[in-house]
Amino acid sequence: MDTPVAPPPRRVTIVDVAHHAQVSTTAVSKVLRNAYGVSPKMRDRVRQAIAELGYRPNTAARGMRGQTYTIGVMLPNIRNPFFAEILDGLTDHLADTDYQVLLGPGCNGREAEAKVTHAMIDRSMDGLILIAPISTRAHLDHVAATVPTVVVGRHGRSRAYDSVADDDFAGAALVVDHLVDLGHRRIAHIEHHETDRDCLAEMPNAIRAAGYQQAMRAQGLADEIDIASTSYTQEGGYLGAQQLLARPVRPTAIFAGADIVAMGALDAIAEAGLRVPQDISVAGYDNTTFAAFRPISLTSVDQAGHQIGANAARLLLDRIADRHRPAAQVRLSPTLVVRRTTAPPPAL
Amino acid sequence: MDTPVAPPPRRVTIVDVAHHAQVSTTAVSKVLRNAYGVSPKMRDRVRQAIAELGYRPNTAARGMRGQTYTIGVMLPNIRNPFFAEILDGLTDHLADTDYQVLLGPGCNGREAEAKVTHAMIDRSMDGLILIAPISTRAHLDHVAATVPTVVVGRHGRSRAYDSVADDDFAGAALVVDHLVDLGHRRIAHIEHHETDRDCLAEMPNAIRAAGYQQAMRAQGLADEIDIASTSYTQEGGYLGAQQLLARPVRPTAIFAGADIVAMGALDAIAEAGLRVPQDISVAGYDNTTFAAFRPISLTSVDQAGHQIGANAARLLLDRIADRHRPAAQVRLSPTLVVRRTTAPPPAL
DNA sequence: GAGTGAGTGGGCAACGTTTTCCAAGATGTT
DNA sequence: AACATCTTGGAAAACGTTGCCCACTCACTC
Repeated sequence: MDTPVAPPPRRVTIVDVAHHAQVSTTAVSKVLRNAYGVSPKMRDRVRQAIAELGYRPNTAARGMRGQTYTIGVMLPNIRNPFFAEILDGLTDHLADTDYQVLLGPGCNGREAEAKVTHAMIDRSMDGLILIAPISTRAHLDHVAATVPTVVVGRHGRSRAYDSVADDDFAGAALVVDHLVDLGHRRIAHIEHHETDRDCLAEMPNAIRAAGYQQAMRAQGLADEIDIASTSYTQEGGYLGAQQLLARPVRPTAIFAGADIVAMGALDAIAEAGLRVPQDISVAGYDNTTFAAFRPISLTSVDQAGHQIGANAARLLLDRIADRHRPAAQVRLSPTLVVRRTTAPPPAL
Repeated sequence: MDTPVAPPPRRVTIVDVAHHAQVSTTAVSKVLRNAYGVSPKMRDRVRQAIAELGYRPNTAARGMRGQTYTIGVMLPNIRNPFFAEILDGLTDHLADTDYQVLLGPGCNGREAEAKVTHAMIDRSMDGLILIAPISTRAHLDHVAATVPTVVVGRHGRSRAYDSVADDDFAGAALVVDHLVDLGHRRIAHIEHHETDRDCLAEMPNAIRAAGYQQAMRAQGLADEIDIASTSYTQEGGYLGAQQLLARPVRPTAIFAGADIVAMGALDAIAEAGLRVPQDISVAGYDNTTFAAFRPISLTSVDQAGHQIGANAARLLLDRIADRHRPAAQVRLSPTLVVRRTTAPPPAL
């Protein structure tokens, strides 16, 4: 009995195209890359042969000599819709180029990040975009020394890679100022506990916490600073809010360092029998998709993800074109989106 | 002045390893691939040389002859957390293999899907997993003829590729039966309007709608069948619910074909001044992460995404090992997760 | 002691591109 | 008319692996 599937047909190569167009493979290669030294007549002939045969260049073979026209993107967590925004900005900006974007699967932890970045380097990718990595600076510098790299969402400066990030310091101030305007004084914060001193000053979570403290001081509320140190997860928000609600004098507002944290906080608040926003206000950070859903309607800080992505793509293409230009840092301004989880504090 | 970055060091190749271990490149290659014909002594020596030099095989070069140890995954929409579940199942199952997963960026539309699948084939990937593709059968068969392929979330049978899907027909019945048990009779459905007759019978949305109708008939409610035909988006849910609420006799429950549709429906219901679930019940499909958030607490159908992913990975590895084995179809059973958006209908 | 066969290791030709170099013709410049 | 320069096209050598094939060494068997 015959096999059910047809044998895979041999793929059309540059040699077939050259033969069909009666030119050399060099000529075909030049046309493919828009290289110098090819007449319009020849270009047309080659283009036609390519179309007639349905030729597509083999990327693996290309990678052995030149470029692979592939850009690798590493995401820490595919579930966070904010990263999808960045991705859209990226792909929109790269849409009319020859580059193809490929994503590493969400990775949690340094080991996983190293595995993914190495895999991308092994595959001769032309450039890497690392989104909110938690790797050490040493690893980032090493990667950037090997392949053009843009780091998104870390605040450190490097000479080896470009970086794009939101001004998390200002974002935290937006929240604090908004709550103070509403009349709040006891404003608490739930932060992601940074275990690693190596990147303590670079991570967005640390900057947000610092921005919160600075904004509180600027408002003359230094004595009211109150931080629950957990993690940027729903669980972390739940536990953090529980801690804060157990204070002798309860905060009237909670600034969660991320939207997902706010979700956990809402759980704890509901369990404590309190209402949002009548009894306590809650604000998040990231303006994720679900923050806008009507039953949630979470006040949050919007990070212009689309612009972040577009900037990252632009910087990467720049750097691929010139590996030796000095590194650039782009900082974008977040905006506050006020919804229905923040309101004036309850009357005393 | 010197350039700020160090020149990228030449990458260690198999030749360097062979030289360092004083063996041939063939020997190194054999060790790398666990091929036959290498003594333990030699294996150790090569392994040590690899470790000492920090050698990593160049995937592009590998791709020219053998495998690339890369599996491409195509996602229609990175924002849908359900796909993240599938991905977790996939990566967990592939974690201890040599394969690396790379994702195509979310693509909407056939053109984008074709672009991504071609890009993956161009890159000599060893296998493809296509999640909920909307491409034509012809395209899927073509892809599958070129490279081992598993299709997730389409109900058609093919001899060219394996497929994994949930039993959407049964899932729809779970919702209908649950609502009938609560006492509902006027149960409406919001479906994704299928424009393409080519894959009419294969798409999950069509199966869900058919399952809804069949379940209604089985409950003796054939006369109550009421479908709003929009799309699987928040906007679609909003418009669909508006249509349904404008009926002379309003439905007492709405079964949305997807959680995101339910979000839009909740908007329209709130605007109409109705309460959920007191005035009207709402159920979704997919059990996405946000369905579990307390302010939402959406009754939904859970699709065992993790298992879907694991099965897809297993089938793909099988098929890579033997391209000529007959195609397999896996169907998994969904379960209903009851939360707080469904309740008995208001008394007459 | 010749023949057999398994176990090891290596030589070398692919694989499909890019890129360097060179040749030949066309054009311009003195 | 001699020479320099530009344009166009091709030959051939990489790039880093894999896999086919062959050679050699042992031990074992008749």
